[in-house]
Amino acid sequence: MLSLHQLTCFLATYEHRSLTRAAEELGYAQPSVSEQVRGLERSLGVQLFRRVGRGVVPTTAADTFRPHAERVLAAADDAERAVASIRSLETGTIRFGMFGVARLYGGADLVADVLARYPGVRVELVGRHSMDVPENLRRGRLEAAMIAVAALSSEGMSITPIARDELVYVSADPSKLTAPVTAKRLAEADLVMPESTLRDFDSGRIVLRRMLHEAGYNPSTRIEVEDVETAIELVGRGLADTVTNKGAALQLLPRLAPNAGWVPLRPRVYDTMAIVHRAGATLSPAARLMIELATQRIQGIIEPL
Amino acid sequence: MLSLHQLTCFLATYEHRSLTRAAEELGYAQPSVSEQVRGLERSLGVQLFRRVGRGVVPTTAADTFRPHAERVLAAADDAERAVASIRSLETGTIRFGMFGVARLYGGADLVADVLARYPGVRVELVGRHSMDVPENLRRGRLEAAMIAVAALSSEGMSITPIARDELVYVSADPSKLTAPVTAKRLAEADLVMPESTLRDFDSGRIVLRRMLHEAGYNPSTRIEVEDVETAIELVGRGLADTVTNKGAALQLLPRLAPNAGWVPLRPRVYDTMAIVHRAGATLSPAARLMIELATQRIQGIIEPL
DNA sequence: CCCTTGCCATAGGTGATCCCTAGGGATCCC
DNA sequence: GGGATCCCTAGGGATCACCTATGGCAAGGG
Repeated sequence: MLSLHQLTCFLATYEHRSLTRAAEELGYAQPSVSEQVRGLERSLGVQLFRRVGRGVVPTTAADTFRPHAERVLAAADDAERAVASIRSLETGTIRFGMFGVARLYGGADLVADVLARYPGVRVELVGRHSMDVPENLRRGRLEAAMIAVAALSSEGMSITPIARDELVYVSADPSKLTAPVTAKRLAEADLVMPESTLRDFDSGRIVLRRMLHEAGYNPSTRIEVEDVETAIELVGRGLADTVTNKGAALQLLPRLAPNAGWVPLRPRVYDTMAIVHRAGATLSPAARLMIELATQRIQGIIEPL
Repeated sequence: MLSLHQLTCFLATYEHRSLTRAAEELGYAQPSVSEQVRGLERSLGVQLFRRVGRGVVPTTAADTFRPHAERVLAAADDAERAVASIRSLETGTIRFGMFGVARLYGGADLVADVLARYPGVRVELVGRHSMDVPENLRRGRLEAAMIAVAALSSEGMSITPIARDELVYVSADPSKLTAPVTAKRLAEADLVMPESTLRDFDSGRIVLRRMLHEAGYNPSTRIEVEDVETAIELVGRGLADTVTNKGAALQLLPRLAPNAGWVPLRPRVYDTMAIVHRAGATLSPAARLMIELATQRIQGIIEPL
């Protein structure tokens, strides 16, 4: 079996026309280099040097082999350098999950933050257009993600809360926005709610359901839609009201439902934004970077914990 | 230290998304592949796979690393193939020494012979335009050579005679060609002789001197020139006579001295053509090929031994 | 011509590495 | 929950890489 070490020894020997000087250059004893070269000759089935009195003389086989050997070592060097530049975040791809409302907080600005600090990297925000962040997390295809969680524990997952996001009542009807909304009024309202694919993780509805239950009501939604934006748009058209994260409301209302407004719930209800990754995993520098930047952004928008 | 073995294991694992299947493909036990991959990760300082329950998942670092790893292995493969094709004489350079008059017998035709049998090889006939074949042989820069030798033993050299070449007297004066030339007449003649740089090996003059000494004469040459061709040309112009190998005379006279002819010496004197290489060396296939073909050619021209 | 010097090969020993088998823990599917 | 799958760890044997010490051979200088 060919080895890079053999090639290194071969090239040093070829250049110096001497095993002794090659060994000096490489920092080995002379017999070690001799052994490597002999092993290479054996595995190639060709004599590379004629041992002649003082010094060694490359054969034509060695002449032919040398450029190939150099190419192999150059390629190996390249490979190592490529990885080194990943390690120092000079290049490579950073993939990070942002699911549910979290994705509203980590848009183009977050990507821009990363690119500003590390111009060479590619960034993928998984979850922006795909619904399977938790699945990817669980299966290990994604290293870490930021999501809104209801329960602060989930099997095999390490969940680090970083901010809380109040849930608010959103309506296009100003008369409904005069006072905080109680559980009673909430239960009576016509609501449009986004349906999140993964119940275990997305928390808005779980938290809300708990609040209603505690007050003796059952949640009833009139409309189910895929994502928050659609819900907000429907509110803007006056077709229903909704409950959503305050951060999302602040961000989406001006754009999607300028005529709508919001009031807090009574009692106040909070959603928790958290960093989630597999328990026990040590995170890569890339993941740590994304977590740090995403956390900064989120905590700038909503209430830090 | 990076190793090709690690890269092989990495790629198999990457493709199968499984250490077990990679091990199967490579014919190892699973822990062995696992160890190689772990070693690679350690030496690169980067995690390449996330171990997640069943199976392993490549990280983005692995995605980046993979094409580089493939290039390294491809280059290594190339290198091995290049050598294999040398070994089977499909390609590579064959370098062979032909010194003194021997070079007259191994010209374009010999090269053509080799190229016909092995279209991919390069051929170098050292000595055609350089005078240091014996030096190169002694220093090991040349593996083998065909030369005309006087003594059949030389320190550290293995000398295999393959043919004998009669020395003949060459003149443009027909009156001198009526009978074999004796030592007496030789000693009286105006001779032009090629001066070979290496006396130990080139034999024509040594043999000749011995013949004269035995008859009680001293050799005296009127003109010394560098090579045989020049000597023959001078004979053609009638400026002197010469003594040279019969093979050389047959080959050169029609071209360089059409008006000249030759007669044998009396007693007859022979030069010996031989294959020379370092004693105790095992010859490469390329060298053996050259020896075989050169021998065939020579024995077709002059008298085999 | 011998003697020194330079260089490669061999010998023998030590620690690391390669690769195995056996068994434990996690996950997935039924 | 139980079986199957797949990874990891542990531990042991063979091999390999590297060392120092030494011998042989060629080159070069008194």
